[in-house]
Amino acid sequence: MTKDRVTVIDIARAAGVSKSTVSLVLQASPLVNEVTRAKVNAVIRDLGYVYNRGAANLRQSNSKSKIIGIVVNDLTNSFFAELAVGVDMVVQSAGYVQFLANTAESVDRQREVIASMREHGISGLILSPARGTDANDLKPLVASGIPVVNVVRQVAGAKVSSLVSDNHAGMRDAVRHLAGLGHHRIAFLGGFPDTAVFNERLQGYRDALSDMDLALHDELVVSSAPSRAGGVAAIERALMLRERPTAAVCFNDAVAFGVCDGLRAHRLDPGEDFAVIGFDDVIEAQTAVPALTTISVDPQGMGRRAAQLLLKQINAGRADAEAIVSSVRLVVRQSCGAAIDKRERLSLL
Amino acid sequence: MTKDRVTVIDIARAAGVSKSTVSLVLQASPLVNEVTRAKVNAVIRDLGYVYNRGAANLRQSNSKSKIIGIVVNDLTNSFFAELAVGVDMVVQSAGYVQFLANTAESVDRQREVIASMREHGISGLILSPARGTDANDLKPLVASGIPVVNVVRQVAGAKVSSLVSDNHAGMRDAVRHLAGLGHHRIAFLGGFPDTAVFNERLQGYRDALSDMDLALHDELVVSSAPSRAGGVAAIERALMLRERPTAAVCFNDAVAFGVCDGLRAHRLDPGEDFAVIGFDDVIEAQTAVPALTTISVDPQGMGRRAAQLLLKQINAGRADAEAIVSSVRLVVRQSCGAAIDKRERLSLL
DNA sequence: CAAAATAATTGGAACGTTCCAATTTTGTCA
DNA sequence: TGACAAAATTGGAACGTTCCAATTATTTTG
Repeated sequence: MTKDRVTVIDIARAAGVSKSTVSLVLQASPLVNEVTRAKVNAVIRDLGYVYNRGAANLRQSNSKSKIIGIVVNDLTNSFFAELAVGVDMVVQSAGYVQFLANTAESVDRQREVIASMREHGISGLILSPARGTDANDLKPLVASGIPVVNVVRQVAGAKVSSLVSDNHAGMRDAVRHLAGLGHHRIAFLGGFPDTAVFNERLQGYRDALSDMDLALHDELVVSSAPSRAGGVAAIERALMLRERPTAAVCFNDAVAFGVCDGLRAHRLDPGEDFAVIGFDDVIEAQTAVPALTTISVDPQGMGRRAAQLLLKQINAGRADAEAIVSSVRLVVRQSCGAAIDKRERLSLL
Repeated sequence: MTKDRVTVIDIARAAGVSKSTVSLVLQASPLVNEVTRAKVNAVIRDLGYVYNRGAANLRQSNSKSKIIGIVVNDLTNSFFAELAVGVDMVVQSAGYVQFLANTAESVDRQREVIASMREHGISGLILSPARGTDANDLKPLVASGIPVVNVVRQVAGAKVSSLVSDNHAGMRDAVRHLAGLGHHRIAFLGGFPDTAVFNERLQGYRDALSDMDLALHDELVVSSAPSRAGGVAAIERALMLRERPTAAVCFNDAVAFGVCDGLRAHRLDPGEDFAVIGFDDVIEAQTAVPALTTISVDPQGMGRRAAQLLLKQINAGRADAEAIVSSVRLVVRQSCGAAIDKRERLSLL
């Protein structure tokens, strides 16, 4: 149908100028005369020219490619979908386009996709590392000067920037809140124990218990897959204890929703008979019934900040690693049974 | 730190062969002797060479770029996140990498990102078009011979392949099922009326009502945003009718969850006091309480099939448009109150 | 063992752009 | 108007790869 692709030479010929001039107008250089610019632009439109970034990138010093990569460990988790949306927003309006890949927690897949992205000349990478990612996996990337921003999870020993949420403080606040409501037996439900995130959150849980002079019972810590199904399983186990907990902090919101499901299956009303607190504040948390009390990390905002950090490093040319821990706040809704607070407060008016 | 990037010439020099030979081994050509191949591969590893696809693509006839684009209208909707995961799977194992962009229903953004992807030389595009997308928006793409597969939504008049689910049949089956359970006043809740998907589903609803000799009441059709919040709003409105519905089919699962939330807020038990059916069968549908009866479209499978179709067209070189409507099935769970069926069936044993 | 056939390797042109240095055009001023 | 400065334009080399035709090395065969 259409002939060969139209190049800068074609439009030079058609506009009666040299290819250099065309190149200049493509880069909006101030060197070119207004009337020539207009003429060239007109021809560009007429011929339906499309810029070949590959060719341009070949000539230009490497990595002004206007491509960044984002690889996440579980895109089916809406936390990461939100994160990707946040990244997409800032990246898009900076004229970049993003490669997105899902590793499903496989380091092999992760290695492959990162290699592939590198071949395509990404100028930066946002990475939520798969479980078991080693600092060596990132070595070649940073050696070649490509900025990397780790999100959500750190990689020990990797000299790259990171943006994680304050897991310790978040969980501490959650537990303190429950203790303040009078709960003594508070469970910690869900998550895989071999991850840094899990351990940070667990430490927050422990520290809060000791702050509040509550005993730490190991059987109240029940790990599971960090998913809705995992939440069901975890509360299941917790309810089988001789001495049941009366409240739970959960590894994340997905687990918390599962916990609510499991409670209902036992004819317990989450928020009334049992207090539940999540972590993440995914979008459904506010509309669910009961609305989920949770630690808000604003995944979309986190994506935006990660992207901004990455773009900054790309533009700076030099990427000195900075570790940002993003502060986090407790959002009290119905699922922790503290709605009474609100009623009381209202009655004071 | 590192010097300039290592090229095919560097490794040719180091291996004592010509760049042509190196190129040959890169493409795993059978023309090259085993021992040379081994030597070259060793050097490649040693020097940490990374293939420059941009350069390769420049020389090769256009669009063996190993990049495909996927642009969706709402990535925060887990349906699309799942879809993207499905695409990612097949695309990844075919050695491709995907650009992913979210348009948030903006045709302007959509135009921009598609243009940008084109500049980067995608060899194919999977598109869930933003509302209001015109066939002209896709014209330049198909004119330049880039295969496009529309998913979820069609674009009238565009000569591109499409893969949509059987909206009409799905909704018809849902309504028939409810009618079969004895419901007479069945509402249709959620969705924007100016979309093709909405109208197909609505038509299925209407046809089923007339099949089952039920009256069609306009006030039982309540549109809203196709989201959880929209579902809350829609059931809210439906419950204010003098003559309330006793069951509802929902535009999608997000709406259905919202409807359940809204019902509970009115102290109605979804699945007991009111039957609810969704559409999509997102991953949470089976674990929610009550488990959601819904029309299963298997978004991940849809993503996989879309990707396969696209890859087929890319490889074929020629992309003759084919329109696939993906069949769909009713998955009966608790939310429609038909769990009794199961009990009855069991008691027959 | 020479000739022919086959296997393996190679140099150079090409892909579409940018950049540099050089050139041409236009404008200014004494 | 001539000299000079400033503005605008330009040709060609370079980026890292692939492809083609041509060359060289190795085998086979009569």
